[in-house]
Amino acid sequence: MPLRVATWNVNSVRLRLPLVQKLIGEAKIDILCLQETKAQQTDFPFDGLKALGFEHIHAQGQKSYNGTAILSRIPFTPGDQTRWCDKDDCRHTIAVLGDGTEIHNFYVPAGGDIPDPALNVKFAHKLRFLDEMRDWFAARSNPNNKMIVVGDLNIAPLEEDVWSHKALLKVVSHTPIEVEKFGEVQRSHRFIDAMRKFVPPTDKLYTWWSYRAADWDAADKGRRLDHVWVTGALEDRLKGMEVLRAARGWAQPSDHVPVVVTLK
DNA sequence: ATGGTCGGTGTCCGA
Repeated sequence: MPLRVATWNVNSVRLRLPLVQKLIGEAKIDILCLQETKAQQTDFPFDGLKALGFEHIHAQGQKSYNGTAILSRIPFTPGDQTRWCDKDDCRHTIAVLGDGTEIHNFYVPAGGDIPDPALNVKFAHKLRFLDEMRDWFAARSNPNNKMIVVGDLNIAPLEEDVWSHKALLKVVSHTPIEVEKFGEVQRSHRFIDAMRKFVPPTDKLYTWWSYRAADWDAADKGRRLDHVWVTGALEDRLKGMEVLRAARGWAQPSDHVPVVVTLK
C-alpha cells in the first residue's frame, strides 16, 4: 500500500474544515500536515477532523497565530515539543510512524517585509530559525534516518519557484541570504527536494498566490513556499507528487494549496 | 512605485 503524505498551510483550521473535507474527497491522503492552524487546543476541531477519518491527531497551537498539526489515518507516536528561538510559538510538530519514519511538519516564520535583520526583527527571527533548523538536523544526521520534512518554509529557493526571479530578489521569501540558509538546512541532513524530483527546475512551480491579486489565476504571480523533503533512505520510495493548484480557486480558499507526495 | 486581501482578534497585528 502506498503512503500519501500531504502538507497544507490552511490559514485557520476552523474556517477551512469544509475545505479539508473537500480535499480528502478529491485526493486520497493518509497523513495531512497543517500549518497556520491558528487554534489553541480547546478550539482545535478534533471531532470534525476525526469524523473525516483522521483518527490520530497531534496538534500544537496557540491563540490566533501559528500552529502546526499532523492528522493521520494510521497510528503514530507523537514527538516531543521542540522549542525554537527561545519562543513558545508552535512551528514544529513531529510524528513517528511504526517503521521509525519521522514526519517533521514545519512553519518557518514569514519574516515581515524588510529583508534586513538589522531593521526588521521578524526577518532576524526567520534567519535565526533557519540556523537553528540547520543545527538541529545536523545534530541528528544519520544516513539511515527515514525522515520526511514538510511544511510552509516561507522560502522559494529556485529561480523558477517564483514568477519573476529578478523582481523578487529583494522580496522576503526569495532573497539570497534566505536561499543560502534554506540550502544549509537542506544540506544539514542531505535532504532531497521531493517536489523537484518530479518537476524539472526549469519549469515554474508554485504553491502560494497572494490574496491581494485581483485575479490570482490569470496573473499567476505565485511562489513555491511549501516543500516536501525526504532523506536518502526514502528517496527510492518516492512515486509521485501533486500540487493541487485548483484548491486556490475553491470558495474561501487558503492562499496556499496542498502538496501531496506518494511513497511506496 | 504603490497598494492591493485575508483571518483572528478586539478597536490592530501578522501574513
